[in-house]
Amino acid sequence: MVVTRFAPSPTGYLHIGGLRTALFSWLWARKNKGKFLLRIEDTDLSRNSDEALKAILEAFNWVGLNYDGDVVYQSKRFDVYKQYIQKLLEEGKAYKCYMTKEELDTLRAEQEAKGERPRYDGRYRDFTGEPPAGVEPVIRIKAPQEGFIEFEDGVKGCIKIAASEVDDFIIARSDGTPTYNFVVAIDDYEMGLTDVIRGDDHLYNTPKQLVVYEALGFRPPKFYHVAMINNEKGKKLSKRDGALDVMEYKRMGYLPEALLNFLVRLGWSHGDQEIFSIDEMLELFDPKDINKSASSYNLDKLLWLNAHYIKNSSNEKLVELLKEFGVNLDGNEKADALLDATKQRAKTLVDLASEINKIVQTPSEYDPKAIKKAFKGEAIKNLKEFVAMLQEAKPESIEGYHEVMQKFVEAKEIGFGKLGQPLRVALLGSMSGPGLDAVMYIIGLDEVVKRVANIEKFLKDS
RNA sequence: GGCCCCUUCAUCUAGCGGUUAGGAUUCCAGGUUUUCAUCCUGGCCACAGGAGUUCGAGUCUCCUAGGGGUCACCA
Repeated sequence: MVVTRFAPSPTGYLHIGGLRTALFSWLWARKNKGKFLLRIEDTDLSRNSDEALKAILEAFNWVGLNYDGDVVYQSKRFDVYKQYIQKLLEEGKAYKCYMTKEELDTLRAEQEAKGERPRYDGRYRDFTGEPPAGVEPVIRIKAPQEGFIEFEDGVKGCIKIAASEVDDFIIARSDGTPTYNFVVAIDDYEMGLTDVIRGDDHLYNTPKQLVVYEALGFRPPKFYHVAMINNEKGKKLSKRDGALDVMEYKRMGYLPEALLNFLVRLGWSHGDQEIFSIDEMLELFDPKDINKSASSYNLDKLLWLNAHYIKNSSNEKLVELLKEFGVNLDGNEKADALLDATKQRAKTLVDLASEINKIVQTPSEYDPKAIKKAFKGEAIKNLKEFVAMLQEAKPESIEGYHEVMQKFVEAKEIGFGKLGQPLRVALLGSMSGPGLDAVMYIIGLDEVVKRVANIEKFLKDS
């Protein structure tokens, strides 16, 4: 049984780095019919926020990551941690340290002045004397003093860190609350974690957690440390270049499947394949294939994927999604034609909504360049004759409109552009857009007549 | 600074001792289209540098450089 987890601290929203490790963990658990657990690391009582958890769950819900069982809150497990601390104290594997914060600071300053690595000097490790008065002690765990702490990382391979790099770190603050590396080890054990997939900013926490595993006689899980995602310049991701709230991507018109597809390919691949459905990810994902090196966030590729998924979405689905973007096509009998004509050209749902509006709404202004280019010579006369022909024919399908256009240019012995350009400007206000046969079918004959009349008036007035 | 990790086109990546170093995004050109977009075809572009090992190295070893992470009574 594979058990994985996502364990954020509730200090902010979920960003794409977190979402990627969550995705990897989720995929690995689901692929193996195992469990994906959610734990909130809120041992620092001063920095908690309910909002953050809500934001994370909202994001999970949007992209479709589901977790098993109840959310575990570390802040509700202090009793458990206390018992373990007591146990370690009794067994002599942890000890009280009466050094004050101030003393620690001066020690560190001295060490740094000497060019040494700041490090607790172990002065209370074997202390048996009379403790100084008025000092609430912290509890420190006894870390090995010589040799190496080694573990096999599923991504990076064998990691070997000298014991001298790991000091007797604090497992309980002077107010009695337990600290991060201690509770993580306990929870990962008690929750039955088999595989811990997390960002490689945690790589250096692993030896500390292994010290806890060792002291408690727990068997550690398999660790996978995945490299960071950098921005497009290869620097640390910040809010301006992608470390946004995942929900911000929803607002920008991205589809969750596009975002997930984008993220799964950051640091992981399967041959030359670029497009992965969730089912394919589940079939193919394996954390052993995760890359060692950091990857840069590439907006163009996300956009390309998003366009791909929009193009391949059913119209029914798009109708639902578009509601969030101010376009309601419910009950619109031209909805299919409208979406067929526009979904090929949108990179985001925001684009799609504006493409639709551009067709549906009567143009209120015209691109001056387009006017100048399209309305030369016989253009307006042709347009009026064409409209007359339409009124005669009363087409009722895209093909019908197309036939009329065809007949018109043949009869007049002109190129398609001679009709298309002015007609396009009249109908859409600019030189670009979907096929005019589809546009005319969507807006209907009356609206075509109206828009042609509008531009005729506009030209006369100017 | 100490320690640890990383390094193939601009970007995401394939490669697991013998390849014209492949794919994708971007960009460019051509085709398709009434236009733009889509789509199709083609093109540009990479093994950080240096020593080894080897008949042969992007692939193994070492060094250098560059990048990142981490050094809390934060998580």
